[in-house]
Amino acid sequence: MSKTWDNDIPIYLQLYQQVIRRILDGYIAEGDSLPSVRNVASEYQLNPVTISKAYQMLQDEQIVEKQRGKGLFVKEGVQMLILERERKQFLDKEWPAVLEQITRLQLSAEQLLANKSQHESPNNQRGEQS
Amino acid sequence: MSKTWDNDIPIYLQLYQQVIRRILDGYIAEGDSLPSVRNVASEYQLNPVTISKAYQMLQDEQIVEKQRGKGLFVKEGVQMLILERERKQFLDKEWPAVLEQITRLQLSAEQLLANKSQHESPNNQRGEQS
DNA sequence: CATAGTGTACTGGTGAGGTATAACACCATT
DNA sequence: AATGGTGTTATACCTCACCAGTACACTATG
Repeated sequence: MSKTWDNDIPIYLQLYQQVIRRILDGYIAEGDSLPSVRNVASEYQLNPVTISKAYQMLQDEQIVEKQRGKGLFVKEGVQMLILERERKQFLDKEWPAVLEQITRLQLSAEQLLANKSQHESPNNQRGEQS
Repeated sequence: MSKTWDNDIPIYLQLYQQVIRRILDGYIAEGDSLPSVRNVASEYQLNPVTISKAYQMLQDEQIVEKQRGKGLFVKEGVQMLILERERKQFLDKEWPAVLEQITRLQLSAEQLLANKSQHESPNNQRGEQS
């Protein structure tokens, strides 16, 4: 998917964000394992250490836990925690900046919502009931 | 006035963006001169070259032109050009990403845009004082 | 000419990000 | 025990963006 990288952002950060997004969107469920460092490395032509750096962040944040010799697994109850955290981050930091830019550019709400193309992502990819 | 810098973005880019914003907001009018590299450098405790790098971008983009020995001057008709350019950039790149994040976080764009009452910025702030 | 004001070219240091390689500790499977 | 799968650590190295310090070319004004 993200075969192409944004040169302005470190790869290990993009990997981290990608996992976060996939958990939020339900593509990776709680209890699932993450693809192994070496798999990702060979798939994207990267150094294993780069992936490990991203995975280390996920462990530091208690999103994922290591089972020795088996791999990394998404912890239970994490999807909601991430959702709350990302919401706070977004509302406190990103949205105010966006709003400032919107008023600076004199854009209207109608204009912005007009062609709101729907990439409705599946928040429950596994038919389980929330 | 000590300005605080975002450590994640190069200073010269922040300077560049600041000039852009000030032109858009009307704090710098067309025909005005930019503060000299050394002035900005001493005000913000930076190296003149850093400011020069930002100013170089503005010249490359035809926003500003150099008059030898005098300084840099904002070109005529530039405010509207920048407005159009920034609008296009925002609508094509930034807003779709924001929208995607909003739906991912299960927030309502309509609701977010509804309470955008408090951030009106002055779009023509020339030096009229009483 | 002298002086002070413009912007900027050159050189070099520092540190982040990424690569390359190897080795380690642990577990599962055979 | 042997093998091969996890993630991790350590070391060294490379590249490049960022930025500082100096020096230069130019112009305006005495």
